[in-house]
Amino acid sequence: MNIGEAAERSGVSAKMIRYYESVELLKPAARRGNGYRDYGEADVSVLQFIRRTRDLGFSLEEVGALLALWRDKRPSREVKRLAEAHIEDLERRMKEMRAVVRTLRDLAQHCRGDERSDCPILDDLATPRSARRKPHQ
Amino acid sequence: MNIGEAAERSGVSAKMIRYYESVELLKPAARRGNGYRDYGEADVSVLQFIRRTRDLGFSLEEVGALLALWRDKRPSREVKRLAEAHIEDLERRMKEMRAVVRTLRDLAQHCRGDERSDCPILDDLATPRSARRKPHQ
DNA sequence: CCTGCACCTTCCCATAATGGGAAGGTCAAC
DNA sequence: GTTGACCTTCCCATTATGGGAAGGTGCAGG
Repeated sequence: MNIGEAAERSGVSAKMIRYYESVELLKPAARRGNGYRDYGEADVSVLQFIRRTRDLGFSLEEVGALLALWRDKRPSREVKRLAEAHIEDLERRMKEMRAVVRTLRDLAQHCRGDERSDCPILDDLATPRSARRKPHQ
Repeated sequence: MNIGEAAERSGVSAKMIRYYESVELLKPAARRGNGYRDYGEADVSVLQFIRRTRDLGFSLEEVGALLALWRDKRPSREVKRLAEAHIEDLERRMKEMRAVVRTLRDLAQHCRGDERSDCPILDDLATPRSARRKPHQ
């Protein structure tokens, strides 16, 4: 099948399929007489694999590693370790985001949100509250 | 003061200070006889403002908007709205990440994580469980 | 047979924010 | 006067993706 159909069936854009090939995440596709790339069912599976791991937030480098594990039938320990490392990474980032949300809520709480211009959010941003002493000297 | 000191005092690298100037987030710095940029206390405050808003995850474009609100003494309503929109954005992203974590945990649970190569994670990635019917035909 | 349209090819450019590094000017201390 | 720590500008790389140009291909309808 042509790249367009492979793209539609896998959910990976044709542009990205070519890109993945160029960075050697995929082996060079078979070519037909006219130079068009030619894909089969197995290729669509690989593309779906890539799409799904990308959706789960793995970087292309990590996707490459997972793909290698898949192809080489390596011990499942490695796969599980990668998945768990990724979970930990996500949890660490969520923790940071929660802290940011707390800070923003805190700042927003002290801002009237009306027509007047005095909003402590902005002054706090230039000089964090914790670092300020005797604001009016 | 030179750019190096302004960088150290604000926590924004010299490289980034020049970049912010180049994209017009900052007004062109004053120059001394030798061509060196020259900064004062007010500039350091602005840089700290930028650093802090960046730390809170605002894009440079949003930082520019907040900076304009700060400088122009605009109604605090606008500031509060920006902060709240950002909170909602963070919460939406955290929700997505939580869903991904759930999926990964689910996948990892069915993987023995030992020396053997059969790990359903990888097969699920190529053909999501929900889309699979009668695996062995 | 020609035309149009949809598809394919490669190549270049842009994005967001940051860092690395080269080539060259400046300043201060010794 | 040399050394070393600054500063300047300019170019390049990163990550993953899309946009678009210029040109070839394939098929359907007139």
